[in-house]
Amino acid sequence: MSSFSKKLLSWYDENHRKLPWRATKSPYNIWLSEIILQQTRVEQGLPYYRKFITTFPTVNDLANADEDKVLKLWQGLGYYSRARNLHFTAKQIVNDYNGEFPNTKKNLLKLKGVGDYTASAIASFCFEEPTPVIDGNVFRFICRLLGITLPIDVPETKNEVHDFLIRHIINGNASKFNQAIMEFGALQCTPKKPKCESCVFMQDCKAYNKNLIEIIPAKSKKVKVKHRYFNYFFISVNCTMVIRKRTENDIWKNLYEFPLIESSKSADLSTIQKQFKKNFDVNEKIAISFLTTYQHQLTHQKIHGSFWLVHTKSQIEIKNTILVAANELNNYAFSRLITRFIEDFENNDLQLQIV
DNA sequence: CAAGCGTGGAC
DNA sequence: TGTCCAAGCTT
Repeated sequence: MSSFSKKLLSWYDENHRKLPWRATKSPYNIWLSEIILQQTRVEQGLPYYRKFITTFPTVNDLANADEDKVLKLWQGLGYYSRARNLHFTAKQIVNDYNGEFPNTKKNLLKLKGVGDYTASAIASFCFEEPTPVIDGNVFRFICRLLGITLPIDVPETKNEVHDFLIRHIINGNASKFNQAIMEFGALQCTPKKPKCESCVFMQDCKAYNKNLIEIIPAKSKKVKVKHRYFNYFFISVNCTMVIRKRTENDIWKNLYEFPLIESSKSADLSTIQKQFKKNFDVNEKIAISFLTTYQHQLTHQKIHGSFWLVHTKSQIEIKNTILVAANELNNYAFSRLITRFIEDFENNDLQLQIV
């Protein structure tokens, strides 16, 4: 074993967190945890992992559930394609794989939602396949250790990191090596204020010795935020509400929301009145009043959500919408933007208007 | 390959 | 308040 690997495992033995998916080698549990943890912090994903394992103890239970139920359980975690792919793959495992997960990285890669990182994670954690995991933590740690100043999203960087890991991964104990190297990035070699003064690799770390810690890992792309204006219509009659499912290939696909008109800029009441009649093909006269706004900051876009109250005594027919009892909204998965509105609405005595 | 996909915590 | 970004994947 190399001196790097020895130091790493010794650090891991003393410092690692006890996490539920580290107490199992079940491919189903590991797979579930890995999907949940994609681009997600442990503290944020942990309660979701517990919920899913409790609700769906086996891949069979997950496969037999409705997608709506899976999305509802996923609500609030973000990147909802993970939940859709999770459910799709569960059904595939049951139907095409006789309920058994593939046991090689090569075959794991065929599963929807399983990419290079996740395939390596499952193959090594469950089956000790000596294939390195390269996630954000590993990139950061190894790029700093080796002093790689190239952006992390160019192929050359990944190749260098991969070559290093291949030389050091421990045959027969790849699971621990991989867990350790990620945990080191997560706890010691953190994105901001890494704990260099107590680092066992201080002497070896090129970034530390050349004072490059702040600029490694480098990134080439900068995020440009697109602004969007969502006008939601809150339509309630006799304790029922009008909602619809977002089926288009866009943000929050397959989640529910109130009927929506998107505009290129913030819209005023008269514009909203006109657009409402036009878009929803409503003939009768409709009174609309402004309720509130919420802004929702995402990685690549900012949603300006305006909520409008539609005054009506009879039910309005809008295509592609469904009528839901107010006390059953909880059965549907909503985006964070909508849940925020519903929470505030219920807390503000405004529910009196839901006649 | 570049762009698109969420949310909440840290600073 | 705004910016960064975390156990990435798909198209």
